[in-house]
Amino acid sequence: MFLIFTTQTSRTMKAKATLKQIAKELHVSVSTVSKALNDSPEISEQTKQKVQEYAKLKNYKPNVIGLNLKNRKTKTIGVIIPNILNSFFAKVFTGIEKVAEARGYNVITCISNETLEKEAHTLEMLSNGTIDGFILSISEEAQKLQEYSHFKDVINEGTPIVMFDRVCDQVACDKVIVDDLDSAIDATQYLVNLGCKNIALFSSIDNLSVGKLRAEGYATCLKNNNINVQPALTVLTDNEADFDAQALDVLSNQKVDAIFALDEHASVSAIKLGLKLGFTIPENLSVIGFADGVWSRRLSPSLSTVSQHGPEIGAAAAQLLIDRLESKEEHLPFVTSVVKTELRKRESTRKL
Amino acid sequence: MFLIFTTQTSRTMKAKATLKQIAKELHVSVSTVSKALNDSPEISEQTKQKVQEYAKLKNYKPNVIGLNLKNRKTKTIGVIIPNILNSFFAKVFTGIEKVAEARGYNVITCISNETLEKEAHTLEMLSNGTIDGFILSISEEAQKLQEYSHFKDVINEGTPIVMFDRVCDQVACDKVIVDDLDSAIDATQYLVNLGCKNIALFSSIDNLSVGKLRAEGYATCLKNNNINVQPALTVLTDNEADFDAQALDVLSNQKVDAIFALDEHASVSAIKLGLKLGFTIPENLSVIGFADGVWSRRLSPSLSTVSQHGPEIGAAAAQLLIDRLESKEEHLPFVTSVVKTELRKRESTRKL
DNA sequence: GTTTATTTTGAAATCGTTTTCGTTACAGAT
DNA sequence: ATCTGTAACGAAAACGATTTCAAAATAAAC
Repeated sequence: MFLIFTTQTSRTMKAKATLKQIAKELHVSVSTVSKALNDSPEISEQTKQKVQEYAKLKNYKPNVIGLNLKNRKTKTIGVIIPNILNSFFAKVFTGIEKVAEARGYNVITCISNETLEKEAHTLEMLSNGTIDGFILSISEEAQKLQEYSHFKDVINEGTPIVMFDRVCDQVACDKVIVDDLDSAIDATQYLVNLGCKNIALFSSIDNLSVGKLRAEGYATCLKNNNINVQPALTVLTDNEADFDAQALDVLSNQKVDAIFALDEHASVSAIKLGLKLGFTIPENLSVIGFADGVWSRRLSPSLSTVSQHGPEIGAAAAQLLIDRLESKEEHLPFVTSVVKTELRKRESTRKL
Repeated sequence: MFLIFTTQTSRTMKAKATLKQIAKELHVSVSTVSKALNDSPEISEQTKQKVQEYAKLKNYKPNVIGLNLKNRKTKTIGVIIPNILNSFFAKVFTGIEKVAEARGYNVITCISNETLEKEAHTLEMLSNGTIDGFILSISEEAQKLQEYSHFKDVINEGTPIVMFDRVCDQVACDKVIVDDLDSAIDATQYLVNLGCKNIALFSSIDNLSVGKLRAEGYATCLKNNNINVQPALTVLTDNEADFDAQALDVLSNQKVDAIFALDEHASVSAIKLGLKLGFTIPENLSVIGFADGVWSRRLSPSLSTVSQHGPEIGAAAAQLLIDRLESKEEHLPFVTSVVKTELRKRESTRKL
């Protein structure tokens, strides 16, 4: 699959400077060096200068592991993401990384691949001093099995967790969520206001908490408007293959004038199938989808979306975690932060 | 922007078990506990059992920081990515993460945001014991300024680096690249073989090493076929705004029967502009683009791409780095690994 | 019952840092 | 010359683990 060719060799390995070495060279004690470098007042200006200059010369950088051991913390956050190829999670990640960087924290990232095993394994591997706390979104498998004990264990050991997007009531911790229910209600209402009478519901994530909430919002809105929920117009699956078949069926055989899609795949399929089956968008078919990422703009017609502000979610989660980590207060109450969504009107919906 | 409401409180903070604590409880020495837990033969079966059971009861997990300090390594890789929202990098990351996980390494991820400052800062922050080695792709700014000394410094301190995709000759280290030149030649040749005579070149990444290589491949191929490179058909910019204007100009005013696009943005624009200007794809306009990510399949028509095998690149980089980290050999020669691309023929090109 | 092997256990060093608490030296006061 | 106070520095403990080597306990041999 790939060929390898070698080039020049090397490896200098200049022994890294430590307090001990500097101390020996300068004929002072380790403590003096440490204090001098930390600008302690109990060291004379003379020796401070001498030590600091020598340290700079030798490019001394305090070994973080020694520090970590002493401080019993690492200024590192563990992030567990179900799938980094999902642009929503990638966006959230940028928010986490930005805040972490700004507040002097590193980010260890793991991908759970939507599996419970990898998720639990990661929690286990990192909750032994490697990281100070977690930010995560629950894997599909854990949500399906309703298996949350691994989270509780970690929290009981004293490692705080902040959950985002896919959260669960069973675990007491800080959370950052989108108001999925209200967002779905608002989006559906927008379609109703456009005059749509037969609004289809497309979901390929009916296994996820967020998927269920969005579907609930759809139903609630229709009820608010005295419209009956037509089962024949709803596609609720937990995988893309089933979804494609059912969606094709609904669009071919039912009278539909709008589609509310609950995830990326459903959104794209809605537009592609709609066009293929001869609908003109948005004139006789309006589409709104939950989506993130540049491609909703790149679709033709571009997709009107419920945008979830991924970076803000990540930033809020990181702030929440770091605030807790740095708080003196042991028993800080748990907080659930709600980040508002925004309805981005593009070409797949008519103007009101 | 978001509202916060509080819920129940908690924090148990069960003191974490250490060797010392276990030793005291069991009236043995710390060394005995350590050996017992590591199944050393110099400990009697009796005490082993006793210690191991008690450790399990107390849910003892060895503190990694203590271990790190002793071993002078962390089994952690630092990854610096210019932009995680770029799906190519996201794919590479999955490859890195997978191999790292399999070989027992953690991954600290930072986003350089294409800036030299963040890149250098990250190298500086992590090369003090936090990580054992780096995997990175050079930021746009560093490539533009040809500023590579921060890499050399880190390597001289003894921290190995593996570069991928955007590499530079000036730094001696392991590298994983795509054969950009050959891939571009092959892709262009495919268009020539289709009978295309006026092949446009679209690039919005002419500031990057990989962009230049691809453009070179285009020119080389045309020369091989005794076709003149027409400057009027080439759009070479380093930003998307300039690109859009020039691309529109070329497609409006020149005779074009094919487009070879060197990056995601150029690829999408090629198709959108082509359709808008009345071309039919692929009948009288063929498009091939360097691209990754699901959306090339989702475009209509779907885009024929030069696919770069992101996960394989990441996996190769991680293998290279970990092999070096775990090698006894100090002066391992540097390796450049080339991952082959693949021409994925979809709807934007005619059949041969 | 003493010596010699053999099995078990423990004390101490080590990794790199910070920090507390002494110790030394020297100034000024008496 | 003695005392006191302060400035400057150093020894040692601590963080949590592993590991070497010595010591203790037990078993075997004579």
